[in-house]
Formats: sequence, C-alpha cells, structure tokens
Amino acid sequence: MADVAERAGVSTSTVSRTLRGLSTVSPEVRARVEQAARELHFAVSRQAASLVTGRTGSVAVLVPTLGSWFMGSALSGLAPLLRSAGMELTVYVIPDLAERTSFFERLPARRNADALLVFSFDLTDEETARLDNLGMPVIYVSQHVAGRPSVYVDDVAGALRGTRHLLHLGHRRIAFVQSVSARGFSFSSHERLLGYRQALTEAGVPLDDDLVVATPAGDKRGAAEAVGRLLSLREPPTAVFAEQDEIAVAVIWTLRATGIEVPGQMSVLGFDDQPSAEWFDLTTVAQSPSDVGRTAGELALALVNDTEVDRERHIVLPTHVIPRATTAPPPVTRGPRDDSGRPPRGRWAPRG
Amino acid sequence: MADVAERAGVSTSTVSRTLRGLSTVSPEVRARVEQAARELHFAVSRQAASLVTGRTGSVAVLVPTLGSWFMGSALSGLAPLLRSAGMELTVYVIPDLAERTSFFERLPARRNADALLVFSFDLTDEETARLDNLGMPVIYVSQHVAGRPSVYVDDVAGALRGTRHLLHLGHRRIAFVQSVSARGFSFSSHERLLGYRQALTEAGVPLDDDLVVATPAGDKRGAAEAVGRLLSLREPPTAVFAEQDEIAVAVIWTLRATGIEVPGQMSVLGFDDQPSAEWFDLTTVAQSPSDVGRTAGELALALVNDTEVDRERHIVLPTHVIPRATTAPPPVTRGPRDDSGRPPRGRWAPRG
DNA sequence: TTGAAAGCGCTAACAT
DNA sequence: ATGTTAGCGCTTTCAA
Repeated sequence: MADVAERAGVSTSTVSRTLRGLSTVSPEVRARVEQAARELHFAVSRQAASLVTGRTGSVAVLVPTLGSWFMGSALSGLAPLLRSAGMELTVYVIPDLAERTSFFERLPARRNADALLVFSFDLTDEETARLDNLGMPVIYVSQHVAGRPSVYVDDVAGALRGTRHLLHLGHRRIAFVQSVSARGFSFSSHERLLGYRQALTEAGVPLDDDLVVATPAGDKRGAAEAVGRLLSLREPPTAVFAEQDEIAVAVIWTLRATGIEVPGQMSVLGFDDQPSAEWFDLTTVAQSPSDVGRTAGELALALVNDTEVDRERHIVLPTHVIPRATTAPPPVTRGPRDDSGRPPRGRWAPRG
Repeated sequence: MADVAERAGVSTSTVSRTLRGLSTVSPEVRARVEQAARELHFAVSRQAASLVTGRTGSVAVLVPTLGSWFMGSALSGLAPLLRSAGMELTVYVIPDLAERTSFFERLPARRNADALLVFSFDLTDEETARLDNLGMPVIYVSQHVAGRPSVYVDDVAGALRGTRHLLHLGHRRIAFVQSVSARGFSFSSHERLLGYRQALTEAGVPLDDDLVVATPAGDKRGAAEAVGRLLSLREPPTAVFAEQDEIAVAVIWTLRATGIEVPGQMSVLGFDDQPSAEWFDLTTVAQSPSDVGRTAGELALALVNDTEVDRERHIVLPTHVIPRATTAPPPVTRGPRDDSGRPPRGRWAPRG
C-alpha cells in the first residue's frame, strides 16, 4: 500500500480511504490512486486490515460433507450472496466424529471469521455452549436450536402434506422409510416422521410402528431389507413415504427388481426434489436448499452488521408436493386380508 | 496472547513458541502455557500471524459451481487433506461471466491465500497470465495448462476404453453425445471426443460427424432432440456414448419413452460413475473426483512448502470402465440398411 | 531456554 | 480533503 501511495503521490491513509470507497476523497486523487493500484496489481491484505478492524471479512460454514445434493445446493445459494457483500467463504468439513471432536476442541474458526453457519448437525448442549462463546454470531441451519438464530425447512409440514397426498389417493397402509444417520448428523428425520404421524392421526388412521423402517441412504442392500420387512408384514403397505429422494429411488429399485409395479401396486413418495427425482418421475416433497443457504447468509450478514436483528430469530422455509408418476391410488382389493388383493410376493427377498 | 502469557507467567514470545510446537520450550513451561491457553479458550489469530509470516494458512479454490457431483466430490477429497495440514479452505464460486470478469479483475485471492486451485475453467491466455502474477502457486485442476502444474483425469484414455468396450460388443455405428457448456467452463468434452475418435480409427470404423450431437446436460428436451437426430439418420447408431452420466440418463429416459429398449435395441454408455449411474445400472467410464481433489491438494501443499517440486508437473489420473446393464451386443440385423433390423421408429419424436 | 523489542500492513483517531 | 501517528496481535531477530 505504501508503494501505491508513493506512486499516486499521497499518504497511505488516502489510499486506504480510496480503496474502501469512503467519500472523503477528492475525485482527482481518487482517480490517481485507483490507477496506481491497478498498475501495481494491488489488493488489500484482509489479514492486515482485520487486525485493525477486528473483522475478518469472511463467513465460515461448518458442514458434514460437500458431496450431498443438499449441501451443494445450499452453498451455491449462499456463495453469491457473500460475494456481493464482499465476504469470503471459508468451509470447515467435518465428516466424522474425530474431526468433529477436534473442531469443537480447537474451534479454529475463532477469530478467523465474522460469523459461523452450522449446517445439519445434531449438536450436544455442550457443543452449543462452546459455540455460544465463540465470539461471533452463529447461525444454525437445518436444525432448530432454541434461543439461537436458526434457518430450516418446515419438515413437519412437508411430511404432513406428503402423507396427506397419499391419504387423498386412498392409501391407508402407508409406510415410512427413515434414514439411519450414524454420526450425529441431523437430516430432519425426526421432524419428517412427526409430520407423517400427524397426518395419519388427523385422518384417523392408526399408527403402526411396523410400518416405520430405517435404512442407510444410498444403500441398495439396506433398502432391500427395509422393503422386505414391509412386504412380509401380515398387512403390507400400499404406499411408501421415503424420508429422502435418495431412499425413495432405492425403494423403487428394489420394488421393481422384485416385480412389484410402481405406482400400480405400490406408491412411492420422496422428499427433497433433487435432480434425480425428475429422472425417476418421482412424486416428492420439494424443498429449496439454495433458499436455505441464501436466507441463512442474509441472517448472518445482518447479525454481523449488527442491524437490529432478533438474535433468536427462527426462519422457517416452505415445502410443496410435486405430483409425478410414482404415486397413484392403491390397487383395488377385494377386502382387507384377502391375499389376492396384495402385491405379488414371489421374489421380494433381498438379493445379494 | 498477552493474557495467556500473563496467566502462565511467561512472555508472549514463549507462548508463541509453545503454541507453534517449537522444541525450544522447556516441558514445564510448555505445560503451564498450554493449560493457560486452554483455560482462556485461546486460539491464535491467523490474521495477525500471517501479517508476520507472510503466509495466510489457507488454500483457495476457484470453482464454477458447488452443486455438481464432480465439484462436491473433489472438494470432499480436498478438505480433509487441508485440515490435516492445518490449512483452511476458502471457496470462490464463479457461476457466470460477470462474476468471472470481476474475479480476474480484482483477484481477491491475492495475498489472502497461500495457493489457488482453479477447477474446470477454460481460461483465456490473458486470464492465465493474470494468475501467473498472483504471487502464489496456482494449480490447474481438470484442465491441461502447458507449463503450469495441472491435475486431471485421463479423459482421452477413458473415452478410448469406453468406445473400445462398445466396439468389442460388436457395435460399429456408435454415436457420441457431447454436452454444450455455454459459459467457458471445461468439462473435458474435447478430450473425451478425441478418445472416442481414436478408438474408432484404430478399429477401422469410419468417423461420421452425423453421429456426434450435443445437448445441455440435465435437460430432457435437449436430450430428446439429440436422440431424435440420431434416430432419424439413414443409418442410426446401435450404441450411444454420452460424455457424462447425466446425459446418458437423459438419453436412456428418452429412448425408453420412445419405446426403444436399452440395451436390447440400443446400448448406452456414460462417463463419470456418479451415484445415479448405479441406480440406472448404467455402464460407464468411472473417474474419481475425490482423488482429483486430494491429489491437487497434495500438489498445492508441496508447492506452498517449496519442497523440491517440478513446477510444471502434470498429474494424470486413471479411469476404468464399469460394465453394467445398459450395454450389450447390437441387435441382430439381416444386413446393413435393412429396415427390419433397425430399432422401431414409431414414437421417437421429442415430446413436449 | 527465555525475554525485550521491532515491525509485518493496515485502519482510525487526531491534527491540519 | 489529506497527512501523521499510534497501535491491532502476532512472529522473529537479538540479547541474556
């Protein structure tokens, strides 16, 4: 910056003022400085600036992975917002428990970001407490944390509407396939199950725990087992509500491999509306992760700039059902428990 | 840090030495300092440190998007490596031309990162020249830049092997569906086409430009048009090599909607092996983006640490064909140009 | 092995 | 509107 000042024949203060766009610089001086800066390819060192201002000019995100559709979309929504606010984006990826422990022990984000967005973790109280002492606004994304700013999709309402869609089609035996999230990450499983139950209850359909099964997402074998368990029930479901599209696709795969038509003999409903849902013509409950990311970013910026913001604000984003080709009325039966009305059960056993 | 020093009864120099793990600290002092730091939840400010050391402790990546399978996987491979090296990850997302221009004008990464990984862009010479003057190592990922460190998958060899797979099955009329990448981003299109042509040439199969069509990735209509063009040829292909799985899936979708069996009447081969390939049982040429990310990160760290590294090193990563269920020998014909041997052409026209 | 002191590049308060 | 000056929190000589 000293070089620029010398070249433009001014002091470094003036250079600093110019480069920060302060209005207290005369047009001609401004022009000289800007040209000098350009000629020297000068860029302000955020490091040095932040030492004085106490602000780093970057927003950190804590994510379990970068490889999922949700995270990719959410960050794609967040990034342009930050850029337009002149903020950088620092990413902490915490794929496993070891990394997680180390992150919360060392809290490397401390003093190295102006705000932290925590995505999709089921945090312990202790972890939350540590974040409270981080010295920067922390926004919780895809999770509800009482008394802290949070942004999430209304999973309960989404699952409620999805289940209603199946009920309206005439289904009464509706299964719910959860994901098992092994590592303390929250994928809204709980809320979606809640919405499912709520819809059944309001329709007067009795809850049956046998209809709720779990499988790891993206796992063929797991899905096959889960489906197998459902099909071997004395009274199998006529519809399956999968907690994520990825699971729905696995379920459809298994059903078709088993000779069960979708949606002819079994309806399948997903949740997410990720791109592959369209290729499978999957009826699903759509959410918009990029809206989640953008909204969370807006909240973060507001908190950083200390604009009058409710520091306990919860922002809830909507969902909507997209009817496609994997849901239909249940097959016509001649009465409950009449075998001939059920889906064929010849080859349902998990393969491999 | 002063607080820590006071609490431990030492000078800040000693604290600094302790926290950086220098060996010139006596064990008992070290213990005192570490405890004090822990009690005060102290974390070193990278900003202040970098002001002195000239190193920022972070690696920047320039990516066109965060929402693609490739980018998500690549960054998932990169992130743990950086973390274990104590480096932060800063992400610059450049989704469009305007952002791109502004990035290369201002080069915000200058002085704010120790290295830059540039992913999947088709850079102009001027852009490359600007990056040369960035003052930090720049690693080019998913692209070959002469004289600069680069990491990429061997797309030519991949496409060569993929095409050979189809040739071995007996196909002679093999189409190639490219992606149109509107915005100056490189998706290895060119190299894959090269490998395709090379395989045909070495097998003595004449090249036919009518068999090479393009479509935007992830676009049903575009894929339908491309397929339509192929099917309306006087001598339609018996196999389609799609440059990306995403396109392959769209092609399969269109073919099946048209009543053409895959692979019975038409084989389809993809490239990538992204998760949905498995759900579609898609034969494909697999690459490993996470290896790309990790390798590029290793190269970046080596360059940053100035270990004796060839600064023009190109690292080429392998691919392999994964045979699944969308490729098979061509349908038996009674001779060339015999209509009865062709796929049925009843409803091939693009719908909608 | 430890401490004192200088200074990294910038911004902010004060002076002009 | 511009310049002068004093740090921001660290690391790194240099001395002890």
